[in-house]
Amino acid sequence: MASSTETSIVWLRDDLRLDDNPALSEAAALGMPLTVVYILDEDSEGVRPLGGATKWWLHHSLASLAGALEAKGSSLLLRRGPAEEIIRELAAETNARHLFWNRRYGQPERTVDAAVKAWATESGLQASSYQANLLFEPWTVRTGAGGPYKVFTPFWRACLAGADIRDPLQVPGTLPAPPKRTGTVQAGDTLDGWELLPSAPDWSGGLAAVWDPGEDGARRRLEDFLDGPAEEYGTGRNIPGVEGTSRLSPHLRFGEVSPFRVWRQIRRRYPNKVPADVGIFRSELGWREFCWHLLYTNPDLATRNYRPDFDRFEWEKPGKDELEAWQQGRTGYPFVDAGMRQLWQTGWMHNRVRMAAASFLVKNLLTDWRVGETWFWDTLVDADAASNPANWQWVAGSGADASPYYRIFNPVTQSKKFDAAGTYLRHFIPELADLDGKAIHEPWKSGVELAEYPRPLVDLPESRERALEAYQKLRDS
DNA sequence: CACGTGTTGAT
DNA sequence: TCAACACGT
Repeated sequence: MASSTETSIVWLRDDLRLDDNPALSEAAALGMPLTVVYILDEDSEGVRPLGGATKWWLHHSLASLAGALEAKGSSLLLRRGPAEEIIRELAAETNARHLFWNRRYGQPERTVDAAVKAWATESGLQASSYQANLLFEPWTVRTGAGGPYKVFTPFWRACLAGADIRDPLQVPGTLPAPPKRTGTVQAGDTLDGWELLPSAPDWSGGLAAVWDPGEDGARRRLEDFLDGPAEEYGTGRNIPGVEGTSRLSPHLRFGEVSPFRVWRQIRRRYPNKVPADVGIFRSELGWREFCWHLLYTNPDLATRNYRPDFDRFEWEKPGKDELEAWQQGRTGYPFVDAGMRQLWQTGWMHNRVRMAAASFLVKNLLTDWRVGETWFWDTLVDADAASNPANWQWVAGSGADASPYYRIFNPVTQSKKFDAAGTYLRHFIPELADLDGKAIHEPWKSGVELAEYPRPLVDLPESRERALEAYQKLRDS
């Protein structure tokens, strides 16, 4: 027998925040006893399981969210399993009449949400969904011909031309308490019981040293960035040895900060004219939107070439040693290796270095981009279902608005150009600490015998030629 | 956002 | 003589 009091449910997913959370605000305004639930769904068809680094992040983000909800008189219920089934059970337990969530844009998730909505409608529950995590929902941005965009610049221009970006909502003052625990209302899981944190070994020390998952950490990052490097973003973002980027990516990935909030904070600071460098940062938000636009129209973006002609591309099967050298940062090219070690240690890699490290795997080692995408999915704290595959395909040349095939990043040139003094290299490759600013980019030329640092895995001009031939062959066929 | 080649123009 | 730039792949 269910409790007779009518209640409502907010189902949180990739929107782990109280600020600018339309589903939560609407539910709070209703005033009914409110269950706030997060479901760890590893069972619904097609939902991509989290990687190791995102599991670590999720644990801490949920802990932070639970604390914030409790401070407002609410709490966070944790459940695990196929989401549709869990919601149905929970609705029955709590005698729920209303169901709220913020929309998702991946195909498997949308299928789940549609099924829940259909069931709710049949069962006399009111299900309401909201736009919260993208400034422009994918189906609202269309070319003149009515199709999806394939190139970023016109996509973003079209977005901004019709820009109607709402103001973010405030954090609700108080939240309704959850329904009283009666015989019908089951307890939730414990966060520790989900075992999202690594143990044996616990490799998360480097992540904890750099990151502060949760809404407070996200807000601080945003303010620090806007107070600090934002106005020099155009140049600063290219220098991996300094903090020139926002580092908001994992916070946006988990919805700890809303893109509407980011947009609003920029407008507040620059009510008249947004400086060019801040505009560049804003266009990076645009790339996030574009990636979701691409995933929405190409649900299998992570497994299939966006450009089908690439299905004929002849990738090399990577040798175990080669692949491990790349993964562990032992290719012999310091710029690539520093990046791969930064990724392993901190769960994040500077974007400039991501491009170089990805290009090295795909072009110099001729490895299928999916191999790299999978590695990043497991190791990045910002691993995003849209951005990760879209950007790997961009590097490989198989994607939308892709890097031209003849653009093969030269890790030595990149290194000399963007880390001239070797600050970044020295930080992540202690073996090279004694080499001077010039020698550090090409340690094999230094004449110093480095017992701890490998010689180059492949010759750059030779592997470059090999890649150009493979790409040329695809063009000709 | 690569690189080779060719052109230009400052020194 | 050579850095800066334009151009094509």
